[in-house]
Amino acid sequence: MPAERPTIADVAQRAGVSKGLVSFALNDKPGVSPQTRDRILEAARDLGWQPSLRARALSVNRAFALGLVISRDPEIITGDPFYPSFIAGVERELAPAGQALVLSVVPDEEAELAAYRKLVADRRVDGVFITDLRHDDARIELARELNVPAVTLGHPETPSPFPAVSMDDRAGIEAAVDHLVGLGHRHIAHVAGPARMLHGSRRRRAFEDAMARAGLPAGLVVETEFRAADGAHATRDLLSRPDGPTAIVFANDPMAIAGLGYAQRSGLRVPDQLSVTGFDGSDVGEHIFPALSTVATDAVSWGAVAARVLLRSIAGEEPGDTDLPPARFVPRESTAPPTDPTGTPTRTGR
Amino acid sequence: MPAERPTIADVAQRAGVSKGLVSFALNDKPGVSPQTRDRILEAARDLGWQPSLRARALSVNRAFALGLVISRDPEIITGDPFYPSFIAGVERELAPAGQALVLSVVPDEEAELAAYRKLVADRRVDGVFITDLRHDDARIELARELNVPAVTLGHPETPSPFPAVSMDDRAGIEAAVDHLVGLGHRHIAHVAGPARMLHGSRRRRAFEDAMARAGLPAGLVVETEFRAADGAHATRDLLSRPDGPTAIVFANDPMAIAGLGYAQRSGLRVPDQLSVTGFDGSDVGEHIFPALSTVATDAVSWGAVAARVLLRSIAGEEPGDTDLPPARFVPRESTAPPTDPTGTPTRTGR
DNA sequence: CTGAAAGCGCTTACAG
DNA sequence: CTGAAAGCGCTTACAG
Repeated sequence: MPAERPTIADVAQRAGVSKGLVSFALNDKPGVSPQTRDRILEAARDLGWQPSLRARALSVNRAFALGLVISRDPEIITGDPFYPSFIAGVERELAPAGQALVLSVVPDEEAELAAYRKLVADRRVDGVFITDLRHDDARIELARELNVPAVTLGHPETPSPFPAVSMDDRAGIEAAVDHLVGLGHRHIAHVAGPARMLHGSRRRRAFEDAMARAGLPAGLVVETEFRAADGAHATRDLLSRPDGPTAIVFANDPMAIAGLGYAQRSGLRVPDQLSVTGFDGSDVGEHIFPALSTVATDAVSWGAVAARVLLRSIAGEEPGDTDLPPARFVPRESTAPPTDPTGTPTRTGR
Repeated sequence: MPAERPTIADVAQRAGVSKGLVSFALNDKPGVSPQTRDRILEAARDLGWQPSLRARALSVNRAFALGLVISRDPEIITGDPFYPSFIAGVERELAPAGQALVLSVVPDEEAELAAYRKLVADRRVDGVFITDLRHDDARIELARELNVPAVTLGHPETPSPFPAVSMDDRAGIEAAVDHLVGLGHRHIAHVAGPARMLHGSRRRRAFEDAMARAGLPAGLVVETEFRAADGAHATRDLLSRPDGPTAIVFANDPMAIAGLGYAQRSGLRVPDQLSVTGFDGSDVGEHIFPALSTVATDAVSWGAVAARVLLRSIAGEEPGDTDLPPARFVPRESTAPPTDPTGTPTRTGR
């Protein structure tokens, strides 16, 4: 247990004023003459006084902290580059503002709701981030009911009283499809995230739309849970079909990397015999061979902006929605024209 | 701002007792008759009373939270599988104990010390994790000076008053080397982490010791900053030497994956012409081709045990040091006998 | 410009 | 077994 620390009373005594005045001086409130103000600040410095956030929190009914609850299969959290970057962005805003981040990691959606409840019941946070939006997301209603400020990453489907900070991921998927079509691919598959997740289904729809615009059928879609292993399995399934694809657009990088690995293991040359694209722009995708063509999202900015918006809405402003620059397609080495220029896959070694 | 909530006074009034008694009943303290206890609990339930953690924190001088500060180059945090798993393990202990995790992510060591100071000055946490130990780690002294309970991951070099939770990583490195030697490799290199980091230099020493035991020279060592890109660069440097290796032991998975990618990009066949091992057992390493042979660490358990130890030392116990089961080498596909059985590298395509 | 006092919502000796 | 009161360390009307 940390040693005795001076309190506001000690400072007041040393400066020869009341506790109230110390508080006013500290918080730059009007009504303190410059001289007394200096005297108070000096006394505080001499004593090494650190105002107690605890006492302050009780008085002003604020936690000075924001809550993030991450609901992820422990298996998937490891490979996913999004949260570490997102959190780095959040912290970049919070630290200078004297706010802290309280993080809750839970295994499933049930525990997730409980975690939000607990966080606000304990008044551990003044606001919460709502990430990985789902269809009919119960967290919107819950946050409203708990009367806690929130910010959503992306627009929920259901009406939401909370500001949304969005990053268009459709454009990136469309660019990936266009790129592949431009290379001559006609059999392009999509390995999607779970349909219950908004970004899972939205990326899928973006894929389908882009295919339709190119006049191509978009029937080759496999739905997954976003796990790396799912990427390998989906690739196996797709490649075993008679109408197998010459290119696969994956909904995230870990699956794309695993799919690419599966293809190589089966004896296919990537990108010559199979082109592959990912989503998220993970660092490791840049370094595998062939380097993964992907859709880069700026998760750091997303975190920073979301934090700023949440802070503002806690402060009573009504920030409104924010649209971040859309995710961009980054072609690297894992995409190339199909071997057979007609677009028919040429497979060997299987 | 959340709505009006009942306080202990409301519960006391409804139950017809004093506030003090409500507190006693709530905290299972002796001196409350079963009947009144039930009456109080019922009143609390009727009112939907949630005791204010804030008020409680001020009274008992506790934060009911633990602090983790992660100091990582934003560039590296993304690919590293350790922290997400570690945090998942920590949360597994904290949630049932009613504790929260406050997370601070900082870019460098200077900001790191400031983050610890701030966390305890604000009394945001009752104890802190000290991860990624360095030589002469200033955090040990700082934590002692701040008088805050702490737990270190691994044993610091300098005398430390804090319990250590360690996982032997030497055995895994040694097993990797032994495996490679058994396959017939004689030119084995090591791509190490930064020497200032304890696990960086310890893994390096483990490598050197294992090589010495095998009667092999251990001169091929490149020091890096643990970034994926470093793995590629180190591999390039190593492969360009006249005495280039037939196998490389990397100090983490992201570097190993990047090194593997670099080798492939240069036209080398892995594992035939170059064997590669990683460290950390990341999910993605399992799915690339060839699947990465690696040293698996159980970061989840590490987090859980460290949290438990920290909680105990906050409670005034003196937990003592804990040794977790050592990291195990997991052979997969990225290691094989060298092409030329004499152990001399046979390189083509460069 | 400044002081004295009440209040935030708990816990915890101290009395009975 | 129970009550009344002080205390944790701040903030904030309310008076002067």
